[in-house]
Amino acid sequence: MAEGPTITTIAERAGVSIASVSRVLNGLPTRQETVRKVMAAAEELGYVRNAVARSLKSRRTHQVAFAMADVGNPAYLAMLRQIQPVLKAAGYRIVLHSTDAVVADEIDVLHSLGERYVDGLIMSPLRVTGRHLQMLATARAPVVIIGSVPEGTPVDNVRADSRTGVKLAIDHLHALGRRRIGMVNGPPDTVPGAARGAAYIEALEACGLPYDENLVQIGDFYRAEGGRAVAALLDRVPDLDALMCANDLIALGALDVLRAAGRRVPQDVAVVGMDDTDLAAASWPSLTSVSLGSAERGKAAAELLLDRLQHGEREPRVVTVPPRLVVRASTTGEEEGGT
Amino acid sequence: MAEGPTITTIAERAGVSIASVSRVLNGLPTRQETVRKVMAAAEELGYVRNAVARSLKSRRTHQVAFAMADVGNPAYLAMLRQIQPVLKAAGYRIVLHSTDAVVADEIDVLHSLGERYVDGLIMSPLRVTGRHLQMLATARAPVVIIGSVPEGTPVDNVRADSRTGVKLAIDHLHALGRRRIGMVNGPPDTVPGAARGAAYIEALEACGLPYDENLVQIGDFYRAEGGRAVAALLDRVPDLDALMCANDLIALGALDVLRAAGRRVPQDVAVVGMDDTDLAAASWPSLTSVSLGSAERGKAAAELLLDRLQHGEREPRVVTVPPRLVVRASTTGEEEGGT
DNA sequence: TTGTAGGCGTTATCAG
DNA sequence: CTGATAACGCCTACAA
Repeated sequence: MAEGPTITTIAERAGVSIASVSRVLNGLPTRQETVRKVMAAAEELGYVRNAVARSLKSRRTHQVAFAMADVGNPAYLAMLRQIQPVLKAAGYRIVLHSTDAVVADEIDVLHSLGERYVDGLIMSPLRVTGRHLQMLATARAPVVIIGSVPEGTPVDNVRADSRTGVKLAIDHLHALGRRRIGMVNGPPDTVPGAARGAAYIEALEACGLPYDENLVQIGDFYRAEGGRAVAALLDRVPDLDALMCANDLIALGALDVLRAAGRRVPQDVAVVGMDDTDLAAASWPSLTSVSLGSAERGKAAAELLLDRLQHGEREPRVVTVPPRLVVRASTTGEEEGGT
Repeated sequence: MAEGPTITTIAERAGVSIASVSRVLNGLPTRQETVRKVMAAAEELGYVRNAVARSLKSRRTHQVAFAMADVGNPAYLAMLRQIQPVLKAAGYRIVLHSTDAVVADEIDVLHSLGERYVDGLIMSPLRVTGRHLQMLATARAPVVIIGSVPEGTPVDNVRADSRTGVKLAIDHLHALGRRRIGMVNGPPDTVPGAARGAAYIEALEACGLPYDENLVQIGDFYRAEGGRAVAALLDRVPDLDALMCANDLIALGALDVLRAAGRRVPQDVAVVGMDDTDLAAASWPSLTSVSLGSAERGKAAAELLLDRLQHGEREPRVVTVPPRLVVRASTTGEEEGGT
């Protein structure tokens, strides 16, 4: 933990000016002799360049922030897993923010861009409020939003297509002969909550199934809350034969509660989750789940941000990642073996 | 994305000196009138203080790095989940590094402390090599290691007690009447690999069970590798009746392979994992697992680092977190219902 | 090719 | 109480 050497220290040691040291360190044309002396001094002193000073001068931090709603949700992790290598390869560090989907915290993160400790931000908000849009419009660094923002918002935008995703799931359940399909959703004031709720109604109608509002239960995007919501739903509609869950955590809660209630999955009640997280493959029974392409969305977001960082101003872009239904035992009863 | 205002901008606008602006912004005693003018100007301009310049001056970045081996392993996530709020509450941001347990990458991270972009580091290396120790001895910022380092290494150290943990598991299996207990371990040149391998032998002897090296199979700490290792082990020792797996991912791989091989869990083969991750509770059958206190270790690490950052030099500390056996269906056959 | 000097935005010292 | 002014460590004209 010794005092770190600076270019001044090196300059003294090598008997040259700090300008020469800087030049050598940055590979600018310099006399061989000088290069040798500087390198030798730097080596002996164990010099490492100071990133902070460099940032102040260059106005670039080589850091990018990623703001996730919930560190406990594997869907965000899947994004992070893809974001990480893309940014790292381009020489960026990742600063992690966990907002717990609290709007004030998200606004804080947006506001803190003004502190200029990062060159850009990838954010995945659950709600997009007026304040969000206002902050986004005046953000002091490029932002990529994973989730949907209104047209005209001056940020790059990576979207999932949960509408089609829900339709894939409902069609699948319908094809399996299910007719009383319940929906366990997260808060309707969240972007995914609203989209998935609307998509459910739409998909039912497309199948020719009647929409019964008793079949819809609002909870939250966590396992315990999901379980509670399912319990309430079962209570009200004992004869339902399938559950569309707005994410995998809710679906796990559903499995908990159904098991406790003695309902067999999928014989009595088929269950579908969303996000196709690692948990879906590990659960019992394994969970049919709609992949919304978390990994792909993370990768796309990182690439959009990099492009923006490297090429500066341009029109905002929108990338939409298509969903995919991953069928497992919770709807078909067939556990896959092997790896 | 307008040019950001600086204290100079504010000073001009308010008609005072930059020194006064700085004072007001830092809450130092100032005349009311001046305060008012400065605040008004700052408000109008949407001023946000520049973190980089502030860091250069104060030699504090208010950032802490967390270097995890594997973003895909929920055990590290559990740590992160605890580290995050502790550091955030103290005003620190988290910079995330994923090293994939590659020694060179970990050394890089240690080396990069010299760049002074963080005030400290929490690292959880799988291996601790000579180079690690060498870098730790000369690290340019406080480091907390999650994992075991030799006595005398000048860093704070949070340890799991996998020796006791393995013993808990073996005792449990022995008490259930299992006598041919296999071990699926990660690489023996890793700290946990070595510790758990030795603990297995020790625990067997403590139970009065003979040690048979055929019962030990080396793989790696991932699901697919774990599965392959189990397959090899089953091939060689068809009559084993229990598996001690060195982490939960390996155990999941074991479940995959056992299912494919038509062995019932736990009737034919009981399975125990380690780390007690979310996956253990979600898997089928749910997984008995030894909790090594990932969450507690993360919390302890964050607190040690904070203490060090706030109080400066002091003797290195060692915190050891006790293990806990979490019994589930993969050894007893009884699925818990409910949440 | 090399050195001197100014500035990136803040904080802090020291006279007024 | 306030205003110059000097750092913090680095980069980069500009001049020698």
